[in-house]
Amino acid sequence: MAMTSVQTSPLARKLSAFVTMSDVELAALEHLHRRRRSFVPGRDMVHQGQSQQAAYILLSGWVCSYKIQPDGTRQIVDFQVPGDFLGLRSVLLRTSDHSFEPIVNIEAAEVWASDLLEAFAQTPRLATAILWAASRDEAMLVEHLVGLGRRDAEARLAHFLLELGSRLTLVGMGSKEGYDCPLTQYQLADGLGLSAVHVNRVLRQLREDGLVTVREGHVAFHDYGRLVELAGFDPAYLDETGPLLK
Amino acid sequence: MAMTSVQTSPLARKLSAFVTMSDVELAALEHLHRRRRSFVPGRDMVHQGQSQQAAYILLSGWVCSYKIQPDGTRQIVDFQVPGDFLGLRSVLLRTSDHSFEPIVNIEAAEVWASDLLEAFAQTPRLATAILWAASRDEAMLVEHLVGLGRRDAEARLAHFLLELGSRLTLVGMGSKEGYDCPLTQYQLADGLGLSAVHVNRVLRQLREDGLVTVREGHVAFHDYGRLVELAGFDPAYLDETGPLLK
DNA sequence: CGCTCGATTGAAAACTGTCAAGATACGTGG
DNA sequence: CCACGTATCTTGACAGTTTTCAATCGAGCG
Repeated sequence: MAMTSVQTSPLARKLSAFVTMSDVELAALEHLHRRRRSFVPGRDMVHQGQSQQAAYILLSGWVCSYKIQPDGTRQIVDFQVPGDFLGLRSVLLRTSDHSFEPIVNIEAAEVWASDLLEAFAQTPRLATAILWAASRDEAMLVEHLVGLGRRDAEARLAHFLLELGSRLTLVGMGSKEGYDCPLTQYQLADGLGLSAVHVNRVLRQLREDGLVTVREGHVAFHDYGRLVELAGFDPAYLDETGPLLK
Repeated sequence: MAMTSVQTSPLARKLSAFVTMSDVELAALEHLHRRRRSFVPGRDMVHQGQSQQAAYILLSGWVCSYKIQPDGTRQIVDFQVPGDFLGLRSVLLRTSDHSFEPIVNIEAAEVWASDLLEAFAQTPRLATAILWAASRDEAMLVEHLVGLGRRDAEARLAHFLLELGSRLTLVGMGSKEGYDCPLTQYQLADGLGLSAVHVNRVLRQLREDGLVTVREGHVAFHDYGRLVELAGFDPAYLDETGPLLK
């Protein structure tokens, strides 16, 4: 995945889908990408409770953020895909309450608090765009919470697969046909508040109903409309119009 | 940490517990309280999807924020108690994805985007303090999500009652003995992702185990320590040290 | 008084988790 | 090249949790 011109970072692509970005703002955004880092699965990028020095912009690969409970069970709070920020809030406010773990090999841009403050001072519209993206992330968090509280396993899984599809489509990595997805059923289970065994059963159900197939790292939608209906998927929370940039 | 000159609002009290607030900052904060409003239960303050013109600082009474699903079920995302902000993000970013409904008669201060921007410009430390409080709110949201995903009904209810107690204690409305709480079992159910019937059963269980009694608008802790253990309640996410105020 | 709302309880049904056992794929060491 | 171990996926049977349905009870209110 070569990064040749200014417009190609996933984050730039995502932000451009919602707010108009001038060349100056795009250049400032690319400048934030200057410190490249690699991480491998199996070791946390940021550990729970550890106060964080840097945020990251995910360029390629998948990450999950999670919390471990006293009894050892794990709840994945969110998955990050290319174009997503990691630890944005914590780097600005010096708080951290969960861990980040790479799911596959990842490439990321390290961003320091001083980088952000500088970029925000020089290009306020970029600041607004990034904060707006953070607000959208929180809307997804709320939707995730609603799913855990009020959707049964089938609708929850369907909703999750649809939302992930929308997010990936925004950065050119998915469509209404499907997308590549490296998540194991154990990781799905930890994200959806289910057991891995039940995730497997529900996936089979969805497949046998001709709705969606999840297999060998690929999600294939077979009947997008019917899946949307089953999930009660209303993408309004993803489609918010951008902030008023004065 | 006593406040002498300036009238103390619940929000001032809460912020003062975490960051040092000068008289100037306290005065600016109180100035944000100048537009008093009242609301009554039964009608939303802000309706789902409606773009919002104002935020509110809750002065007295309880509010819940919730989302209604296509199938009609409701998930309460959070409860607000005195000293909490309502719609802070939406007023700054013109987005809104859920509804706010008063649970009892409430008093609130209406805050316009221009008020906030003005206050932030004049007293940056106040801005940081408020944004830090918002970050703490999001940590609670995450903890709520973890509870829905990975705690059974008993631990979930116990955790909820404990967290609420901590929040109320911060504004002088609760202690380790208990607190007044106007929530019905139906509202608890919608917040905890349970049925009202099951909430009732679990409350009985907790009461018969000598842990906590919830009755007639009052929560009484009988064995705080054992309840903490049952809930797996680790208040670290509430006790974050304040932001570094440079 | 009749009405609604909230709390309460019982019984049955539905959903989801746990346990156990295979199956498949992959990488590593022999 | 094969044997083996590990990780993931898969399935069945059973247990446990939670929901749903139904009914009762008490308090507040027009």
